[in-house]
Amino acid sequence: MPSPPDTPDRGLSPRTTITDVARAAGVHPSTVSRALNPATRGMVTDAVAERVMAAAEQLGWRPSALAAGLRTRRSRTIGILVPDLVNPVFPPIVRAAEARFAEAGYVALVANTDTDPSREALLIERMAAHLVDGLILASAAQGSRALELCARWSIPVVLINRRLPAAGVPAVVNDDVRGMMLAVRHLVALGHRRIAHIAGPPGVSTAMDRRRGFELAAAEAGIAAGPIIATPAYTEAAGRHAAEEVLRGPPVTAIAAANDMLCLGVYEALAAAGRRIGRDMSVTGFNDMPFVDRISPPLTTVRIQHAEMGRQAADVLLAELGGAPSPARDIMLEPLLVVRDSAGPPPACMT
Amino acid sequence: MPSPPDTPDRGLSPRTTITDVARAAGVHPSTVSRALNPATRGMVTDAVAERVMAAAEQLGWRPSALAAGLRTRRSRTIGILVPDLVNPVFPPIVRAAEARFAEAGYVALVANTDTDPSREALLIERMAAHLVDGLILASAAQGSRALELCARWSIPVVLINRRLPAAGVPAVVNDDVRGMMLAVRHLVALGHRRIAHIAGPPGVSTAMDRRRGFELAAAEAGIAAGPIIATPAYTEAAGRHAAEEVLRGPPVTAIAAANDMLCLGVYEALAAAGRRIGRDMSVTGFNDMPFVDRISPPLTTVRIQHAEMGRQAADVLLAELGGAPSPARDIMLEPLLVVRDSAGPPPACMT
DNA sequence: GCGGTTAGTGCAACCGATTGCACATTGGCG
DNA sequence: CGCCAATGTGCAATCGGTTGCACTAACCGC
Repeated sequence: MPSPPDTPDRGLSPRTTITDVARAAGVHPSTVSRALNPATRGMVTDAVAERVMAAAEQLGWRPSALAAGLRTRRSRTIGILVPDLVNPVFPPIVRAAEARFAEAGYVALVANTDTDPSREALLIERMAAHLVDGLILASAAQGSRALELCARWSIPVVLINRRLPAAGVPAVVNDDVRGMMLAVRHLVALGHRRIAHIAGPPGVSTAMDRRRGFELAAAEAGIAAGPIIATPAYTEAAGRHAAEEVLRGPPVTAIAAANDMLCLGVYEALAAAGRRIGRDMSVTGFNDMPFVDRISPPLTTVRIQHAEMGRQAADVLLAELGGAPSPARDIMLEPLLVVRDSAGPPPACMT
Repeated sequence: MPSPPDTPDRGLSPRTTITDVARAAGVHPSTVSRALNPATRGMVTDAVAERVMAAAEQLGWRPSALAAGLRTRRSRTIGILVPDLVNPVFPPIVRAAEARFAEAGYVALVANTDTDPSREALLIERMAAHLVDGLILASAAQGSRALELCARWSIPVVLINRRLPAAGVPAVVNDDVRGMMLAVRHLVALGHRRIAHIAGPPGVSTAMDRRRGFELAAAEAGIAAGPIIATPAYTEAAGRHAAEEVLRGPPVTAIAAANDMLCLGVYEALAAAGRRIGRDMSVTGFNDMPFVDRISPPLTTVRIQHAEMGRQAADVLLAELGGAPSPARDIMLEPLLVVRDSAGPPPACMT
C-alpha cells in the first residue's frame, strides 16, 4: 500500500541496524554493539571485531545517536545559547567552541535568546528535551532563571563572556576589570586627566566589571572618575545618546566606552558635534570586534580572546562531562590593549 | 551505594515518564501520550486530557525528544552547515533560519565545515546519526559529496546563498547576476568605460553568477568586459593581490569586486599605490556586510537579503518536511544597490 | 428496543542500541 | 588430570514514547 501523501516516506529503505550487522557477521547483536564501540571493543576477540566492522562497513551501517542516547541518557549534544548571533562578538566564540566539541564527537545546538528571558527558558526546556549533555550560556544576566532551570534538569553549565558572581557555576570570561584599566592607563599616559566612561547595561557582568576597572584606574592615577553614563544596551544608538550627554556635561578630553558597538554611536555624535576623534576628543572601545580597525579613525580598543574563550569553555564542559569537578573559580582570560588612532594626546588648550 | 567517581550521577532523580503521569492520572500510558501530544489530543476526551495535563504539569513531566524520535524517526532537529560562522555573511542567515525553525518547534544543529570536504562529510554523517529531519547547506561547492551523502541518508536539503545548478535540490539565493549588473550599471552611469572585475573562487555559484552579471552588463553598455581577475578565495589578501594585478594591467577607472571582503584588500592595495578611492579609482563590493558603511570611504555595494534568505530557506525545508513537494526552481531574492562614496565619476583625464 | 456505528481507551509491539548477568569455553595450575 | 579463574559471547531487559489493533460502551436511526 502506498504511504499516504501527507507523510513523506522517509523510511523506505529500512535503516540497517546492528541486528542486520549481527546476522551478516554471524554473531549476536550485543556482540556487534561491543565490537563497534571503540570503548568496549576490547571485550571481544580481535577476529570477531574485524568481522563485525567489515560487515558494518559493507552494509553501510551508521550509529543511531537517538537509540544510543535513549539507553545511555547522553546525547553527545551540547547546547549553546547566545543572545544574538549577529552581534559580532559571538561568532568567534561559538565557532571555537563548536570546533572543540566536534573534535570530541559532540554536536552543538545553537540558539538565539534575543535576551528575552521567556525565550531563553523555552529554549533551555527544548534543549533539555533533546537531552543535551551540557550547556554553554553566553546570555547570562542577573535575574535570569536559566541556571535554575539547568539545575532542575541537572544539566552542567558553563557561562561564557559574562559571569554571574557567586552563582556556583564555572565561567570563562575576559578579565574585564583589568581590560578597562589598560584602556584608562593608556589615556592617562597620553596626558588625559578628565575622562568620561560610557558604561554598559545594568545587571551584566561585563558592564559592572569594566566600570569598576574604570574607577580603579582613575583612583590609581589620582584623577576623578569623571562622568559615568550608563546605557540601556550595547547598541550604536545607546552610544550616540550617551556621547551627546557627555558633550552636554562638564568638559572631558577622552571617553572610555565599555564596548565597541557603543563607540560607533560615539563616533557619530562626535562627528555631528564637529569634534575630530583622536585629536579634539579621544575614544577607546572594548572587544576589538571585526572591522573596527577599518573605520575612521581606527579604534583604539581592548582585545578579548574570543576564540580562546570558546575553546576553554568547551574544555571545561567536556572535563566536567568526563567526571572532573568543575573549577572552583572563574577562568579569566588576559585582555590586550590594541593601540590605534582614536586616542591621542589631549588638545594643548585642555592640559 | 555511592556511584563510582568516574560517572557523574546524572540519573539520580529518575526522570518522570508518561508512565508516571499515567499512574497519577489513572489512565494508560498510551492515553497519556495521546493527551499530551497536541496533534493527537482530539482522540481523547477533554476531561481526560485535562486530567492528564494537570498530572503531567504537577509531576514536572517533560517530553523526551530522543524516545519520541526513536519511534517516529524524526528528531525535530535541523542541521545547518556553514563554511565559517565568523564570516559576517552567515550569522544573519543562520540567525533568521534558527528563529524560524524554533517557531516551528525545531532546534538547529550548527556546524562549520571550514570548506573542508572531509570535515563536511564527517559532519553530515554525524548529523545523519542524530537523525536530523533536514539540512541547510550554505557551503555547497561543485564537486562536494554533500548532496550525495544526503541522498544516501534521504535527508531533505535546501541550499542557501550558493546554488548548484541542475542538482535537483532547492536553493534560496540572491540573484547574483542581477546584483552585479546593478553595480556595473551604476559605474557605467557614472561615466566609467573601462572596468575591471575581481571574481570569486572557481566552482562557487556566487562567483560564476556575478561574473556573468559583469559580462552581461558590459555587453549591454557596449563596453569591453575589462580585465577579469579570479581569486582563490573570498579573502582580504586575495583582494589585495588581485587589485595589485589590476594596477599592473591596462588602465581602468573602476573595479567591481565580487565580494566585500575582497574590497578590504582592494582598499589596501589602492591606498598603498596612492590612489584615492572614489576619485582616482572607483570600487564596488557585494554583500553589504556589516560595517562596510563605516570604513573610509563608505563602500558602494550590493545588498543581499541575508535574513530573508534564512527565513525562506527554513520555510522551504519546513514545507518539504510537511510533505509539500520541493519547489522546482531556485528561489531568487532581489538584490539592492547601496550607493555610498567608494564609486564616483572617473577622473576627467581618463574620460 | 435492537443492530450497527462511532468514539474513547487499553494492550502490546516497536524504534535501535546498551549492558548486567548467565553461560560456555579455554587455559593455567597444583 | 581435575578444578578454578579468566575470557568471550549470548540472552534479555531496558531506555521513554508512539501507534496499529482490539475491545468496550455509548449513541444513532428505524
